[in-house]
Amino acid sequence: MDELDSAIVQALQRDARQTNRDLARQLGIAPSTCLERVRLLRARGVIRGYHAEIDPAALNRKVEAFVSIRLRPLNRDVIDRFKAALIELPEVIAVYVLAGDEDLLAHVTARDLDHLHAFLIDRLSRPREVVTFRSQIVFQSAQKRVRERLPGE
Amino acid sequence: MDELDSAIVQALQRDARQTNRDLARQLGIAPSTCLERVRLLRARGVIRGYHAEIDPAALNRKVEAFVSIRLRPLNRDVIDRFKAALIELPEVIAVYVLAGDEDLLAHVTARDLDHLHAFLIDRLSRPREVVTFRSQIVFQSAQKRVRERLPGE
DNA sequence: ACCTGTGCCGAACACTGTTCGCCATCGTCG
DNA sequence: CGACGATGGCGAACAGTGTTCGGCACAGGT
Repeated sequence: MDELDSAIVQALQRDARQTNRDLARQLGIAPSTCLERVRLLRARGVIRGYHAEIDPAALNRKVEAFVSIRLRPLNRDVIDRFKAALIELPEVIAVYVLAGDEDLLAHVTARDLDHLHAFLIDRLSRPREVVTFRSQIVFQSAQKRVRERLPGE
Repeated sequence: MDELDSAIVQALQRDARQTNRDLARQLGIAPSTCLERVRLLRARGVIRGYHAEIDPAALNRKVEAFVSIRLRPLNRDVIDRFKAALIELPEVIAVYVLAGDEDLLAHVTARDLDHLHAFLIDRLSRPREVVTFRSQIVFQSAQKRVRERLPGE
């Protein structure tokens, strides 16, 4: 994982569909070299995949929220089961198991407020393991597409 | 945005680097047709870009956390400025402006716990606008790479 | 000085992206 | 009801691309 690898990783985070030749040109190396590097990065698991980023509105998702959930009893089985069940729901785009007063955090997108409300009532009010949940609507957001490498030592 | 477009969008979320011909074959249409569809989806802004997914460990990020922040005075200027400042920091991968008791939610990744601690103290304890912040370490996470289209009406 | 391994390069070839003209389909309007 | 324009899909063709492979330079070890 030298400087060249980092540069490749950064470039592919910005645009995963650029041609191997463009990538090579931009880094000042031969296409064959570049290809081999990229293949190794994939094989090593550094590059996990390539994904298209889609406008949420085009997927009919205009409302975004974070839902903090408190589970009881808090054992491994309940956590794993509930996490797996949540991530399967179409409205849920991410689930985090946390340290702190709340146990789970679900990142949710819904069609509108009514849909979000229905989701909360149907999916979180019913299960007995959920003792409390708290929803925070997202007004604005800013995401980073390309993450640099943090200085190691 | 018909069924075919949805299928294209889904396939490209799964793997953004598959060849246009494979994509076309998989959908049962001609490569030229497929290409035109994809171009229109990009032009319409449905497809926003293609990004490589990178293993956080390879970027030296072993600790992940959500930090809830309370700002005062809570006016547009303070929010915009602070949000913009946060997203510029290398440790911050996303910032959300929320409705609820907390105003901002920052998604953070750090090298280790010490690094996270330093980040919190240096970046959040100092500014006067921050009246409170609360950190929640992430133990586990599950993300969805491909989001389906929610039924519209 | 001599290996040996590693990583990069450039040529070669099959395959791909991309363009373009043609055709079928469908809705519109005379 | 028929003519017609618009729309969208198709397949052939060509430039450009991914991918392989043999060779080469350089470094470290013996």
